[in-house]
Amino acid sequence: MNISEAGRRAGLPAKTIRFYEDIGLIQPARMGNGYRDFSEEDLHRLAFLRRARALGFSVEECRQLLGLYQDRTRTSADVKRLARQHLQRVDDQLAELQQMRATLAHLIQACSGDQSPDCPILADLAQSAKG
Amino acid sequence: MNISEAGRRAGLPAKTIRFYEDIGLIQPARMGNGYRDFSEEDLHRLAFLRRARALGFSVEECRQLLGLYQDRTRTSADVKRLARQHLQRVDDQLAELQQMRATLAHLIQACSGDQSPDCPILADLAQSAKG
DNA sequence: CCTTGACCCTCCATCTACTGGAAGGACCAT
DNA sequence: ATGGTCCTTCCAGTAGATGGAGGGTCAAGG
Repeated sequence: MNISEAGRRAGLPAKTIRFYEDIGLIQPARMGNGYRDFSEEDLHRLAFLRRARALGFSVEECRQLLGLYQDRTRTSADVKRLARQHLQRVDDQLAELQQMRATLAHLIQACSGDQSPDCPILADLAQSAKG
Repeated sequence: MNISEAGRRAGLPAKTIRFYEDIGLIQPARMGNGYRDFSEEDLHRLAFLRRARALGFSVEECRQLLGLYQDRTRTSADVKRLARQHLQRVDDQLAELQQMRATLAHLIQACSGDQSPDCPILADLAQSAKG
């Protein structure tokens, strides 16, 4: 199977698949003419990668997850630990974004948004320069 | 004032301040020996930048915000529009992260985390490869 | 006068996870 | 033979810094 078909079936752009090969996440075979030749196994890994990335795992975590997936001696504890670490990071990001959102929403609400130059948003940004 | 003092007062690393100069966000004067010489105005801008960045505005948006701040003919509507755009992006990111979080938490909760190799997290990641 | 240490400078490389594009080969239909 | 659509590799660029090499500057101490 060539790269565009593999991309279509795995839900990934061809560019991304080549990149994943570059960094060693997959090793598709090659046809006589040098074209990549994707097996069902390759497709499986690609779809696994797509889904793990969609859950926000980093590429290195995806590499570990693929390793665990392939490793018959893994324990679910190993996987759970990785997932918990990631969840913690997601929660940290959420907390930061929510804090940003609250401040932004507050400032926007306070801003009249009219033709006057007076703006509490700019005032707030500048204020910290003084405080 | 030299760069480390400016950094201390503005709450930014010296590296970041040099970077901001590189991309034209500030133009500190130079002393005879080539050292940067920061004015109160420079400090003001740096602190403004730090705070705008902390609210998640991109560097280009920060450039626009600084421009508006300096522009006496601005309207608060201009600023509010920028802030609203940014809030929308923050909300989009929040929605995505919350979706990730829900899925992750669900999978983690379903995983026994023991010595067995059976793991619903890996199963879920692999499943999409089949579905 | 010399050295030591703490600054400062510029320039280049690195990070994440791709994405875009150039230059050229392969293949199929007309 | 020619056009169009695939494929290949390699290089550059994105955002926003951050780390480090290699070297200049300056004040204090001996």
